[in-house]
Amino acid sequence: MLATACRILATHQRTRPTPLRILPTAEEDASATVCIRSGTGASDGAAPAQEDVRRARSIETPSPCLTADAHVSPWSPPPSDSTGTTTTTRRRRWRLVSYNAAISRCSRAGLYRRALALFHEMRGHGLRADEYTLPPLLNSAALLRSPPAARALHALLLRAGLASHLHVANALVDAYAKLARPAAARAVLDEMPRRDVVTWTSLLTGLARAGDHGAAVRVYHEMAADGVDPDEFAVAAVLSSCAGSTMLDLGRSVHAAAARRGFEPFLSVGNSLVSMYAKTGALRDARTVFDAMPARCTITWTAMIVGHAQNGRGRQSLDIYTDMVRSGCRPDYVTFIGLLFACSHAGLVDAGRAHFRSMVNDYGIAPGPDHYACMVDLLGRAGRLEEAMDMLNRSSTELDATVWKALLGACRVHRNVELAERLAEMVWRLDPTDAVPYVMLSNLYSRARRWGDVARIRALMKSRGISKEPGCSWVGVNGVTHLFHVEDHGHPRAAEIFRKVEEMTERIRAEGYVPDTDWALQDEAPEGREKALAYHSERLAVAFGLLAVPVAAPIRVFKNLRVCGDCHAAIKMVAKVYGREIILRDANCFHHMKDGACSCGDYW
DNA sequence: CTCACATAAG
Repeated sequence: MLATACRILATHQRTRPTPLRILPTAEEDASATVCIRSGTGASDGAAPAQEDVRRARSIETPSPCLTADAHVSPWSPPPSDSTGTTTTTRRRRWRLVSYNAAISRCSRAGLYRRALALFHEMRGHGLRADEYTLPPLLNSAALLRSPPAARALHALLLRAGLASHLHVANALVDAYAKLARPAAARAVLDEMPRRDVVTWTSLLTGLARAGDHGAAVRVYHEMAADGVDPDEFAVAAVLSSCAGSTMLDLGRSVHAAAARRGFEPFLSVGNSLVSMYAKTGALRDARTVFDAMPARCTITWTAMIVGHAQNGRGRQSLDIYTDMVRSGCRPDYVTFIGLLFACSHAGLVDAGRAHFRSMVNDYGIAPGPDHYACMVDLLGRAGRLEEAMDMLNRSSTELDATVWKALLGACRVHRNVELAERLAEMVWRLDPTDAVPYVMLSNLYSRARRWGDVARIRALMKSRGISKEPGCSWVGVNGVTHLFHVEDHGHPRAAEIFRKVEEMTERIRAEGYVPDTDWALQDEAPEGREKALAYHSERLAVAFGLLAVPVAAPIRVFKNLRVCGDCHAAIKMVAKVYGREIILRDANCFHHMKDGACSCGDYW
């Protein structure tokens, strides 16, 4: 504990941040004030917290219970002893509890600045934080996205000797996890004398948030080794990471264990199961779980809508949405992202426009950049670039890079180089380190055979120190993940795999496959380009799948980037020639390939 | 009066 303590204190000493003075925003003050029931005057020094307690409380539970249970509430005057006098220490105790309650209410109501300001005020009255004060404060600091505030509270709790309280330490782990500082969360956890399921779950979600789903899954196993049993929270969290790391087999085993422990009826567990199965391409299992759920919520329905859309079942997504509304469940902001995404992937332009309007008119949801990005994607794919631009021009929402990137994607379909160049400039201005515009531009130039421009973009990327995520594909066999890069000879069975790729190429050529060298990005001679295509990572993974996956089972291949068009055509044909079902999930959606056809309808 | 979960395109 000491090492971390010294470091934190030293940092705090050196930088002397004053983050605890973060004041409530005007809106927070307004929303708090609106809720005050009567025109009681400002609280005096004797009962400083009462007004804030009342505010915070009334925010969450607007009216009647406030007066109804006032006589039993902890902020009523402290009970007097037999002689009718109240000791100073008892009064201080009541004021501390009142402040704690107020801080907790504010934190829960989303008034994070207010919570921190109350703490500041409380200290002004000579009251010290205890083990009840700190967790909601840490939570507020984390949700305000303020690492300095979190570090200051960390320093404070060390000085106050509160670090050994399990709840306080858990809140600290969670705060670092929420702030996407998994290493700091881990350091705190490692120094704790004992950990419970909350500690581990906090770290696990922190890793998941940072995108390290493999590490999250390892933490789940570590928890078991530490002698801590998972509960429904931990199960829901780890299932999400199983989905994130495409570990379907592990997801199934967690499902089985959760069922044995009786966690299946929990809404969050059902929701994460539906999502996990859908995201790993096992739609049938997602449906089975969904049908068996005792209750469903917006998240459940949204997971189903998105899952079907990702698996190329956009029309079914719309049917599910109809059922959702019919069941009385209200769609939210995220539901509409999924719904518009479904329309976009199924090419349902009219339905997409209608749902966009319905979102605003029927549900009063203001469209965000996310919705605009989906609409741009939808209109762009359908060749309505002009309409997409019109829509953006008319919008009053502040648009961000996601929208410009969606438009860039539309340019990819329509090969509109000039517009793409302008958009790339806009994205660069917002985030110079984003590799997406470079890759998009390079692909566009490449398809236009403008090799000079391709080289220029590559040089630009290099000079700016930006690297594109290398493409890779993997396939799971008997619980082991086999990973491949382009022209990768690193696998123990590489020779066999490359022979299989050559066999694949020969057999599909016999069926009429012609390589589409436009997809090759290097400005090489045609033969070289063809060769590079033939050994893309997805083809190596498929070849290995043909060798290692039992004939009756589908071959499930995952790719971190979007599948290349030539590989898409080739693998479709491989599925037909070899009589196999191949499920290829790329960065964008699933491709269920069978009998020479793909669930995406060649539209992705 | 305190801590952990599930849905999101590119």
